[in-house]
Amino acid sequence: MNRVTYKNIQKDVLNRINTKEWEPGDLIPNEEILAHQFGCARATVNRALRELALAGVIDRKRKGGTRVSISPIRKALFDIPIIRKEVENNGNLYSFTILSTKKRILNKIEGLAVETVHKSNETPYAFEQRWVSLKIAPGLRKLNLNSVSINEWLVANIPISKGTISFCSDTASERESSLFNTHLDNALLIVNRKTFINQELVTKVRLSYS
Amino acid sequence: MNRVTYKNIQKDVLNRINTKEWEPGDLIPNEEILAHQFGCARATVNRALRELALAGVIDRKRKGGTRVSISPIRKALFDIPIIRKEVENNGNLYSFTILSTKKRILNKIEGLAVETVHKSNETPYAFEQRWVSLKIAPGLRKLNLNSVSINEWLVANIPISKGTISFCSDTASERESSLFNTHLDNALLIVNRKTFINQELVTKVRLSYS
DNA sequence: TACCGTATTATGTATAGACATAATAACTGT
DNA sequence: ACAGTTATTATGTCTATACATAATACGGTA
Repeated sequence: MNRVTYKNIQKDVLNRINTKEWEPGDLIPNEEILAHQFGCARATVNRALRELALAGVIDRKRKGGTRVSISPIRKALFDIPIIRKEVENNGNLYSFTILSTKKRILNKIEGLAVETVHKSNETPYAFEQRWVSLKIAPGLRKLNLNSVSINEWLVANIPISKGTISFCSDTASERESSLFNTHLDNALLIVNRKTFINQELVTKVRLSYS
Repeated sequence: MNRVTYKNIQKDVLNRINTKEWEPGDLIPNEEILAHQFGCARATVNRALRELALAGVIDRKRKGGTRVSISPIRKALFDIPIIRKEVENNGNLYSFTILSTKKRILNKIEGLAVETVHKSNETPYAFEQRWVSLKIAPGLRKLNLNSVSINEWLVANIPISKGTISFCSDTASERESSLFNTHLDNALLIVNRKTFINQELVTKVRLSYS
């Protein structure tokens, strides 16, 4: 009935962190010791702590042990929207045009820099400037970029990743104002997104919406 | 050396989905059968599939089995920014004022509706309208809201969750323009965020930045 | 037919033990 | 004192087994 579960262990650990029994940077007891304290198997402690590490609450290193994260940041899983679906959900016809594609080195890694205009009923909807690593996504080399958009390819082939996201609103550049056919000082919504797999940058996108 | 690992199983499963061997909606073999096919223990298959389910690639149900997700959406873990840190990172002094706090029922769940103005060097930086579930976050009842902002409390106490996010830019309402001391037609950046724990809404926020 | 309890099934979790691996510490000979 | 090797340590993963639990299918009875 009142068995020790990995969820209970997580609660207990979070509680100790919240009550400052374990402060940011502190080394916490190793799995074996905790398993003994909780009266359960090491595998149970391992699962509890592994998930907390994924959540960014603690940092773990082999031989180095487990420490409370210095800057506990809450993380959340977000769906990455596919522009085609956004457009189609509004009952409009989606299409896109690739303006340019060229190889570009970023942080010493070979990648593809692609500029795309996404359209809703033939009128420009969003302007995308993207860099994708060819190292992590080698399948892209063979891909016919004219048939599937890069984001859709990534969505279908890379299931989960870590990322950063930021957004701001800014006025249109000359290029953007001519693309969207608006005034130079028109406000655009700009989204910057980077996604990583194992600390390595997979893709970096700048999206602007008129 | 060439042992079967849970990561290899994930790759294999993703591959079968990508090659349409298993299409969206399809039921895939159960863990026992897969374990036998891969020549490994069921626990290994379980870990591989459990993580893929978290990534949204497959849906799992007890007795119902495992199916390929109907709408494969890529998910990514994002850090939820703390406004105080944003301000402090820019070398400014952070402060906030709570404009109002009242209980409000949302979807039959009791919660707290709080309106806050975040300030950078005493000038309004962001306007936050938030609802937090008191069911999921009962510790909030006792919290002295004047000392810690709600988001920071959540970050410290709720480690990981699922969410949706959307952003748009819009012109300031009368209220907002008086808060930010700008013109009525000034463009604001608006962020809408909902976060869930086990399908249940924890918090819903609307943030506007001038 | 409608309802209710029971059997079945696939996933979910826990355990004890084993070996793998990364990171560090301790030791070695030069 | 230094570089290179080896030992140690904590986490990472896998196995075989057991039992828990949610969802469904299958009954029988009214």
